Parts: sequence; C-alpha cells; structure tokens
Amino acid sequence: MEDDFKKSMENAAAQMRKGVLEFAILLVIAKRKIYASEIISQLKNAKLTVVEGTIYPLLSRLKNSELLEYKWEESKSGPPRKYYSLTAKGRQFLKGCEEQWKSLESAITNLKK
Amino acid sequence: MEDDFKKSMENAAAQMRKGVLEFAILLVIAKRKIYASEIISQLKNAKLTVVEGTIYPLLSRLKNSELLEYKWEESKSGPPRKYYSLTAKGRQFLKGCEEQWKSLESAITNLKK
DNA sequence: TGCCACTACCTTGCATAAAAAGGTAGTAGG
DNA sequence: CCTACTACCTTTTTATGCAAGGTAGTGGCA
Repeated sequence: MEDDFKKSMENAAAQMRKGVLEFAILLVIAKRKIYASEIISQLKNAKLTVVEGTIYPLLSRLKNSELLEYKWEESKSGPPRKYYSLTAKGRQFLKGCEEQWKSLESAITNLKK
Repeated sequence: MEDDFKKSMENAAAQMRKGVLEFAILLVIAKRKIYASEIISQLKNAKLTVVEGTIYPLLSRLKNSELLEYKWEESKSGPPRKYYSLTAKGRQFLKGCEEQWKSLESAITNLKK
C-alpha cells in the first residue's frame, strides 16, 4: 500500500533529524542564550521539528555532562525562563560535532560516486 | 573527567551515523547488487562502521517493505551469498532520502548563521 | 579422512533515546 | 476569581542499534 511508503519515508526523515538533533540544539544555543520553548520554535522554523518530551530530557543530559549551563530569568509576561548557554566544554564539544558533521557529509558524497 | 567528554563525543558521532545508516546502505546497493558482508566493508571504508547485528535486521526490514529484493548466488569459495538490489519502490525511496538529506544539509547550514 | 579456519548467514537480549501524553505552576486579563 | 496561556517537567511506550552468541557450508592441510 502506497501508505506504507509514506510511512517509511517519514520514518527515514525522522531518523536523519534525530541524528543531528543534539548538534542542532547546540548550534542554536551557541548563538545566544535561549530557553527551551524558544529553541523548539527556532528549530521548527528550520524544518527540524522537536517536541517537548524530547527536548527537556536532552537539555538535562547536556547540562549533566556540563556542556550547558542555565540561568533563571524573569519574563515580563508569564513564568520565569531557564536560559541555556554553552560552557567552555560545550563550545569544545560543538567544535567536535562540526567536524563529525563535515566528515559525515563527505562520507555520503563519496558513497554517491 | 576528560573521559566523559570523549564518551559523549563518540556518542554524538554514533548518533549522526545512525541517522543516515539506512540512506547509506541504499546508496551502496544502488550502485550494484551486493551482499551483506560486502556492504559492511564498503561502509567501513567510507568511515561508517556498521556491525552484523545491525545490518541483518535492517536489510530484512527493507526487504519486507519491498524496497529491496535479493537473489542467492553461489560463491567460488565459501557459502552462498544473498545479493541485494533495489526494487523500483526502493529507487523511488532513495530519491526521497536524497531530498531529505539535502534539506537537512541546508537546515544545518542555516542554523550556523 | 578428519579437523580447523574462514566466510556468510541469522537471532536474542540489552540499553538508549525519541516521542506521545499527561501533569504542575505562575501570570495576565477580563 | 477564574480562564487562558506560557513554560516547565515526567512517565510510559516503542524503536532500533549493538554486543554476543549461534549455524552451516567450503577448502586446505596434516
């Protein structure tokens, strides 16, 4: 059935997105301090949909690994926000991710030949 | 500990590789009919390590989804081999993957700005 | 002829991690 | 004061990659 195909396709796409999720989040945080809900909407704009149940545990993991740190800040409207930023270790980690990414890109390019 | 960092890094790299595994396998098969052990060594050459426990179930899944088909062939030395190739559906699927991949590449590029 | 090494297949069980769903709490506005 | 909204977080389910272990056919060689 036609429908199976779409499902597999969507699955493969999701698979790829997962792979770079952590990398993408670090990239976003690297630009400026930012809080979870904002990360979600930025990634959605970039066509990388993430949901809350995914991002909160992930941010916690990154924080526990000391790649991220956060600071509570009041909001003018609504509850306070946890603003995340990269630690020194986090910046180093991000560099490593960029290399991995490059190497992945060239691996795929080579496989096409 | 320094060691944690390496572990996280290796993990992130593995994560990325996973994301494109299916895609990479399809790319390899697209070039010519090929059997599992050979796929493993080709991917290893391309710096995308995969192990048997990963690839056999994956190939089965792809075959069940009718993206792949196989044909047994005798070998001059050793046991017979299952040579995989893409079905028409598989070729279409691969096209979809290539688009996904392009879109992922541009998403990451955009996030860097 | 009997045994060992090799290649190629495949399965089972465990660990990780994403996603769906549901839950808490503070604030603003009517 | 109560409803809507934002932002946080947790629990449960499901998928899947990987380590480990297992089968079987072939060829070499002692």
